[in-house]
Amino acid sequence: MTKNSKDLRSNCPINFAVETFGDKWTLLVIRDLMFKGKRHYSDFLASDEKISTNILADRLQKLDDNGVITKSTDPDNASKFIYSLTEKGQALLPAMVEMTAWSAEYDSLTNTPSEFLNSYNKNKAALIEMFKAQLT
Amino acid sequence: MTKNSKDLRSNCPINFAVETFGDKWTLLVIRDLMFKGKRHYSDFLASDEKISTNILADRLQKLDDNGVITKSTDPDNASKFIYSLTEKGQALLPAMVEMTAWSAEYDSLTNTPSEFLNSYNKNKAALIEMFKAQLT
DNA sequence: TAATCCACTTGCGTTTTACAAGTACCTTAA
DNA sequence: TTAAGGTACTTGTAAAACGCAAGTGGATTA
Repeated sequence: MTKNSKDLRSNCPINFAVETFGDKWTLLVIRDLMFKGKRHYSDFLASDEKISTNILADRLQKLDDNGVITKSTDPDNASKFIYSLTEKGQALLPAMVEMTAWSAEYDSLTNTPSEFLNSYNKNKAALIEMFKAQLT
Repeated sequence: MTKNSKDLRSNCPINFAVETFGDKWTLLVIRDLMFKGKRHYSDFLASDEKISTNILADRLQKLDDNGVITKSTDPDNASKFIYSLTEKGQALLPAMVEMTAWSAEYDSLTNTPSEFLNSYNKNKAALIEMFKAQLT
């Protein structure tokens, strides 16, 4: 049961986005999948922001429920699961790129690579295509 | 004291974005300022999602603290305040447009105007410029 | 076959949120 | 001039979400 079938506070698209990833942790999980190649539960736990294990379990479940990620068993190790972005999750890439560019501009301490900003300013569409290619 | 000077969980740009607007309400206030022309406290209270007055007061204060909005007295009515997006707040427009496009694609109930999607698919940069022109 | 790894689950104290009510300042009408 | 109403909050309180630590159960490795 995905969110668009019930319980949304409104039918505004920004509200749909907020209800999907409007909290302190969900976008960080998506970031890890999208830009850092993380795939396993323990990888997400190890990120700099130190997410709690119960919160991580909850967010992975909700992202799965909402069709943003999928969970499958790791063929190399039956006791591990692999989390991946669905097409719906991958489609958040342009929004993630824009958020990154915004933060890079307004947070002086951000660690955004300079190549990112160069590429963003020179050819935004090409930058997005480059990241997209890495996801598939 | 803006957020980039203290207390951030990491220096990741996505984390900076999350710490600025990663909750259930902040993006809705930004949306109201950016796309709905809302300017007064009571306008935000009246939005479909029914924000609580204490939460609204808190979010407006935090957005002001973080330099995303400014608060000024209404020249037409000394008992009213006008809230506006700063340049930093206006710079969230591309990210907001991408989130809107994402929701419009993946939430079948979203009420995104069809002209938005047409324009987004035809010429994204022109769409953003159009909204930008409305903000100034 | 015991120890370790992995992905959680559970308990519990703290923080945040939602809802209702109240307050202080300003404006408008009598 | 004074009372009524508008505006932007603040306060109180119960419920929900969160953060941290510890525990669990199945699969893997030594």
